[in-house]
Amino acid sequence: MELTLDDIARQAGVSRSTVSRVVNGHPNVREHVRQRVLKVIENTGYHPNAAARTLASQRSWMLGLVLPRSVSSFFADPYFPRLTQGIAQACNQNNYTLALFLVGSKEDEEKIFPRVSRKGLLDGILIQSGQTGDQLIDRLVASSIPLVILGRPVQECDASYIDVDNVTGAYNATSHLIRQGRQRIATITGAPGSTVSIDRLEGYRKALSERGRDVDESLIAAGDFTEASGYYAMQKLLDARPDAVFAASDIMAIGAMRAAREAGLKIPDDIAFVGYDDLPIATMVDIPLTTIRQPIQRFGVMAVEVLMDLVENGLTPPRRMILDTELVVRASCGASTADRLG
Amino acid sequence: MELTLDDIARQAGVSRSTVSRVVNGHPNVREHVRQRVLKVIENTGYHPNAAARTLASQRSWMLGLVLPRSVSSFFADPYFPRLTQGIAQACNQNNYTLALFLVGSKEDEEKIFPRVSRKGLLDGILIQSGQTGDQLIDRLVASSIPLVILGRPVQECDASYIDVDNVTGAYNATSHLIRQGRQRIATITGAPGSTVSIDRLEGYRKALSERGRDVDESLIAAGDFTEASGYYAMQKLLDARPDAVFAASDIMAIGAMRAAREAGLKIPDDIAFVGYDDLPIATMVDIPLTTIRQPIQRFGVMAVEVLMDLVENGLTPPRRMILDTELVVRASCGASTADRLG
DNA sequence: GTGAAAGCGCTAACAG
DNA sequence: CTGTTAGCGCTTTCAC
Repeated sequence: MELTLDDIARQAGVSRSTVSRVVNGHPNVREHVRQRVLKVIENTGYHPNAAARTLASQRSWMLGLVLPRSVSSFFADPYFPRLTQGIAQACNQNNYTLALFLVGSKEDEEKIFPRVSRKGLLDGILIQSGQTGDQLIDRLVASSIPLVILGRPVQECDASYIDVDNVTGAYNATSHLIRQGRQRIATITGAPGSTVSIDRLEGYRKALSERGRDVDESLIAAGDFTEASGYYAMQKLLDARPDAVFAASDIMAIGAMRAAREAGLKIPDDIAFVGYDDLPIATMVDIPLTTIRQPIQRFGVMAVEVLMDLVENGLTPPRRMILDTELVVRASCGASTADRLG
Repeated sequence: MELTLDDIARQAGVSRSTVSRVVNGHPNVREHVRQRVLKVIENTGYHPNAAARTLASQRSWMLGLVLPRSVSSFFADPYFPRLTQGIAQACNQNNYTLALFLVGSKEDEEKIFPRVSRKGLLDGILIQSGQTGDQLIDRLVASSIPLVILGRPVQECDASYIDVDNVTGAYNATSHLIRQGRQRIATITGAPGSTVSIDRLEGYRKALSERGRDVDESLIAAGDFTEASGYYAMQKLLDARPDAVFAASDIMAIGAMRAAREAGLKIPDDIAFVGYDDLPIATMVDIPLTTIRQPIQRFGVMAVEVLMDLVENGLTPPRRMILDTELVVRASCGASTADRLG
């Protein structure tokens, strides 16, 4: 059978408590006793039982990452894998284990809720902000488990969240196109109902308005963050004859460029493009993509840190954190890098 | 504080055992008693404590997915996100929770090992087969926890694993190019040292040999499954003047096509391409990619099922499972779909 | 410093 | 069918 604390205690000739102290790095153990115990532990390859430890200490050292149904097309956009990676890394660093919950359907949601809200499994939860109508997030907020929402939640609430400054990012992207002298700047939005989309559209509108330009609604097309949606949105926009497009994600920008190319347009001469994310793929396409860089991995790391703070120091006040973005100029918008300062 | 079994028992006027039976769906509870208990549970929103349950039953209902260092460039290739998704889905379906371990560095490996091998956390482990030199996998095989290796392990061992038939897949890809009348068929391999790469290269060689063709070593270039590596490998291959390329992954094929295009080659007239994976991106590029479809999601699902079998029925004999692939003909190899039958 | 003892909340024989 | 009784393996007072 498996080794227990008692086995180690017996072999080291001390009590169970002492072994526990050694294992958990408590002070108040004489050095030579500590050494003796450590030796036995090493020789035997003992590892404390996780469940027993969790039960006794009421801490599981496990965090949950929940990705709701609405983002479950999900791994279509490399954004989420990268985010997941950042989170996983941060968990590791801090000795937490990461549990991954991909909600694929309504039934999944029902199955997952008790699991994540159940005591004794998770110390805290990271949940991706979704679209209007995502129940899960509200239910989780209602239960009093430490929770950090990834992205501004749709429902205004007093939960903690972390976000990037999407309005400013989109504002900068659009302003850049204006500075390039583009006259008919279109935009392809993300999935309607998500705060990311809403905020990026707002930034787009704001940039135009501030320069005294009317916003032409025929230059706004809805996508859903997939490549295909960018492609189709672009096809629709073609009638409105845009000379520039701000797409709310790199992947959509790439789809849109594909459609533009097929329509015989030259990039960036006939039409310029700016994306959002700065994923690796942005540099790998034929015409490298100008884009808004957001610190995806860092976002994950910060999220974990905020959550750890919540776990360790209580839920109030809710924490808020907004990260900045950065305009990265490449060939797709027809600007040389020097223009970036302009 | 949190509700316990005793609270429910008291409120329902029964013993703790009865509540436990109801919660776990055991028979031997009179129907009206069951109803009464269920009502109390619903009213109170009671959820059993996971740690306590695990401790008492020696089952955590949690599986671990370990992705070793060597595949940790990892989320660069959409293969892994899709695999993860399949696994997560299957876990959900079967009421398991999935813990994700991304090993980013040697230190990560040290931190992760005790966590995954510790009793009471995981019922079983899925671990991606890596390259020669991955210690983790050997250490895990040595510990006696239920384990399924994803992909044929580098070290021959008596562990259970699941794989796709890479030799046959690559053989079919190459044979197809031969049938198209291509004379100088090159290949871009995956990361050397991984069994996937080895097997796909073997399939390539086998197809050529069987047709009595010599294998020209200057037509073999090494990649590492990234887009960039496909691009550079293609640049090196250019000197050898290939008229076809079999790339060991779609992503590398896309990188290779980019390099070919930049070199002024026409696809598929001057040079044909076949990839491997059939990721969504294969259809989204300008010239849709002929490729070997492997059932990635299904692979994940099967892996979970094999692991569950191991968890429930013991480790011996080791389970083995090999999945088939399918040639998908698109424009990049210059064949019409009809040729597929040829 | 160290050990004894009392749980953490649940499952699973075993009686009845 | 239902309740009683032992634990599961660890943490954590509280004495000594």
